[in-house]
Amino acid sequence: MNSSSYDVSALVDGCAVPVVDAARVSDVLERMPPEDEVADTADVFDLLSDPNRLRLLVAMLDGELCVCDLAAVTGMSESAASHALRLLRAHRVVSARRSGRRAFYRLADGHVRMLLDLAFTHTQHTDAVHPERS
Amino acid sequence: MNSSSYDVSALVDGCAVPVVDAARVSDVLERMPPEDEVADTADVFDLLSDPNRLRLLVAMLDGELCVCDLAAVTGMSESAASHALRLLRAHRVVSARRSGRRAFYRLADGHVRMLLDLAFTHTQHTDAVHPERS
DNA sequence: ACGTCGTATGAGGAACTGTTCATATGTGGA
DNA sequence: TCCACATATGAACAGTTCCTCATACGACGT
Repeated sequence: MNSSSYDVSALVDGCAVPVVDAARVSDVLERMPPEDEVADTADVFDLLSDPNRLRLLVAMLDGELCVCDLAAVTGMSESAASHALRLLRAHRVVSARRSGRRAFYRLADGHVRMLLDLAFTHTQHTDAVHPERS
Repeated sequence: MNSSSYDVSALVDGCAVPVVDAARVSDVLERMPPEDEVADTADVFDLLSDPNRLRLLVAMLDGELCVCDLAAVTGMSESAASHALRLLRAHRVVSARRSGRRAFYRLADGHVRMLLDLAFTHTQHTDAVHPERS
């Protein structure tokens, strides 16, 4: 079942490709989430991959804040914060409430809250993940 | 405690900044993780924010695979896969084992495994997070 | 009505990312 | 020893990202 030399039987995208372990490869291909699921998941991670957006989201963990306070807390300019919040809102990660001329933003996605918790909990009691010397 | 007009007492980075709710702002600032923790967490999310890297990691969820099989499974060129794996290895998310001329990669970080599980579990039974019409 | 305040948005640019192509490195077989 | 194979790496380029600056917009106070 596990050949030590090449096994060219795997069909990827209907096209024969040289692989080492054809059984494992087709197994993995079966379990692989569909294209759009992978893309959506990558999008979520992408939203969380910027330090400023991350700070914005952490700031909202225990309640809504207005744009200028979010800017103050994160050290961003109000314009930059507004741009970032617009992006987060477009992806329904946060939602906005208007009160007069002020806009209050809050977390709108419990799932993202869980990801934040999990990620920070780990980072806190783990030594930083530093790139190793090449 | 909660003023409805401006409150300029908050000191952010030792510099007076106009804020609406000074109490909440300093509260949030206290809970905010330190700079390097935020950066490290953002880095982890960044590694997960690319569909191809995501597929590579999902492929390794139930065991090691060699570079050419990983390339086959993800649809990447072997060169692109190698570059991506190098990046993941540099951040200690995966580790490599060499056997002859082949290199087998595996997940090296249980934390990342949890993030993947959480993220995909959610994406699976949630309608995709689509950007809303502006 | 007018000015100001809080926020939103568009344009533009510097910096970064991920790919491909070409080439290098090292292993195993003949 | 020589060649082919599996992987690694560097350079370069297209595409993207996130900021700033300028400006627009709408709500409030006077």
